[in-house]
Amino acid sequence: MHNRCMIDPRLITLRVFARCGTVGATAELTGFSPSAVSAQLRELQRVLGMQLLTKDGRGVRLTATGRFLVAGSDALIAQWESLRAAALEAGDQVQSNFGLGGFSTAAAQLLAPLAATLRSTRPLLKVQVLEAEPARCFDLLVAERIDLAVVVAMQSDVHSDAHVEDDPRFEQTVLLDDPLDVIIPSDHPLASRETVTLDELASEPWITEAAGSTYHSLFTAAFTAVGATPRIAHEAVEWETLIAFVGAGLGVGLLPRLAPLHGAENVVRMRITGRGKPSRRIVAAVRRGSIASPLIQESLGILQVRADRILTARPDDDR
Amino acid sequence: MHNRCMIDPRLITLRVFARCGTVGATAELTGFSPSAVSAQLRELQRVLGMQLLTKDGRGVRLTATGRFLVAGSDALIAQWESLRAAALEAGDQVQSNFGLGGFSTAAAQLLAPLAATLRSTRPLLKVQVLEAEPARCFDLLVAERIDLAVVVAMQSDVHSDAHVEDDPRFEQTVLLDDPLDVIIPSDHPLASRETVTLDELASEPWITEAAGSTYHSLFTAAFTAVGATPRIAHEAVEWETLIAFVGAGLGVGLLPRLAPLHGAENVVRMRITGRGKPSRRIVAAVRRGSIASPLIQESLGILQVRADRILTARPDDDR
DNA sequence: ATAACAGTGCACAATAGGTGCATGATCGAT
DNA sequence: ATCGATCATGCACCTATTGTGCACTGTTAT
Repeated sequence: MHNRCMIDPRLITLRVFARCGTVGATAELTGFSPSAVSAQLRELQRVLGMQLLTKDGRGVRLTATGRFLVAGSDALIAQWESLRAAALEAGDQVQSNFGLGGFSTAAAQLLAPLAATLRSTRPLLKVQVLEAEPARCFDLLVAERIDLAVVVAMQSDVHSDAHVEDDPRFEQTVLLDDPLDVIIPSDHPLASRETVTLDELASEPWITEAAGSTYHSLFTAAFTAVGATPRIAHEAVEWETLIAFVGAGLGVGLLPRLAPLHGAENVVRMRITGRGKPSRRIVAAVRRGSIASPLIQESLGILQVRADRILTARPDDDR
Repeated sequence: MHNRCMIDPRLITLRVFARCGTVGATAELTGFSPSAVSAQLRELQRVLGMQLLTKDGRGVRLTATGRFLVAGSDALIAQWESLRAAALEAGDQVQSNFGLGGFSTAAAQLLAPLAATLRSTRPLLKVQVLEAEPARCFDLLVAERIDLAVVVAMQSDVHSDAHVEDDPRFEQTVLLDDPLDVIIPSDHPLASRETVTLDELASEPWITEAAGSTYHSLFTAAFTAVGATPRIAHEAVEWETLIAFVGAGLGVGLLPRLAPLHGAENVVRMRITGRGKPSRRIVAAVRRGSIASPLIQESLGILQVRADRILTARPDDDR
């Protein structure tokens, strides 16, 4: 992953800094120490003869020049990625390092099989998989730590101030729409049903993720679509916890189709039909320009096949 | 000069190699040792996962992929230069290192004053001047050893297979047309004249530079324009030598207006009028994209002023 | 006031990257 | 064929860039 980029790593660091705003966070994201980041940025300014940073309180801030440079660097990076992809394609050759990133379920269900496939078909390719939250995945892409990320598409909701879909730094392709199923206790009156609608569930006590998380906004969006206001009884972070809560009869919850139940007791998984059928859109994101790379193309193909298989494995899926 | 470029220096090395074809020459031009160049190129291939070179006899040759990459890198470099220039301009800041290159007379008459001016107006700017032949100047630009070169424009003659004027790697601006004067012995019948035409000189024994040199082709071009075939009696390399030859009565020669006689004995310098008036076009060349840089702009301005002053210093100039 | 936090300078350490020389391989000349 | 010249490359060694860990300063929040 590191240094296969022809762009000066210090400029990459600057870009990461532009994204997260503090030296410490930049250090964490790039894998350097804060001192190293500080030194890199100082050296960058010296070499370029530009003042890129100013002190701002106890932190530092980009100057106008710095912002300008970062903004312009998008196109530069994209052009390099494009060139590299074209050269690889033209020469029918393959890159030697490949970094993958994705959030938990994606990592397990999509990235792991992809990595396995690549490992067998391209023995000399070094694949590295990183599990990380969607937002962090984009950061890791910018930081050149990974080359491809599987994330849930931001619904360009109230929260996301910037539209990630047309970010000039990334290109995204839809892999699948992962429907959200409902998990209810086995002894619940609705447990024997084949499918259920959101309206029927509106009055149930709900278990969700903490407010502000990606899934929480998905959750509220689904219910506002049908005009209901569900009662949130409990909050969980891990799927495991949510399933356990439901199993204990504390309420019902939404679980992505991709997330496995693996033998959880006292709960049933049920399809949701009708209006406001919730789903999360899972997309693959790469740095702009790199999408033409043969390895990226092959990976996207493998992911697509895998995604389709996951969906068609449940023949009664009504998405 | 070194490493103010955000593009990986190994890619720069590859570009230089693409230009000169051998590791040794690349080493000489970049200032590295041959081992270093070899190691750099090997590392580049490893990092990119591309085979860029193949053995070819006792040397190495670019593969198709390598040529592709080099060709595409032109645009990448240009974009970086452009971005840097724009950022410098936007932030009203100046770069800290500046490399100048030019051939002998240009270096003395144009670059030296420019360097002096910059040194006084920008005390903290490190200026480095390299004297080098025009062809080498372009190489040095590619190698990022210099940022601005003053060269005689290739007349896109028979010799130059590739048109340098529209090379995607460079941008050129005309500084001045340096007329060629004739140097004749003081005791020559024509020595008392104010001006002379090429026709009148056609039958003289001529002293030129070695065949194949830039000036030699200029020389022949001038005479073919008037339909004459001058007799070449002697060849010199340095202007000093040519002047000495003429002073010794061995023949007559052409000397650029820019080249000073400084007190040479037994010779007179004389304007040439009429058809086929020979001159060499002197241009400033920079890497494409960098022309918008404020420092480049200022330098071009200074050079232009200096060039105009040189021409107008001889008020009877009839160019 | 005090604690927590952000960034930076410094001594030290690791390591990337350079040089110089020796080696192997190829071509052109005798 | 043989020899020398030319090129590239591998290796041992070295240097100097670059990263780490820690201490220190300045700033904000409690």
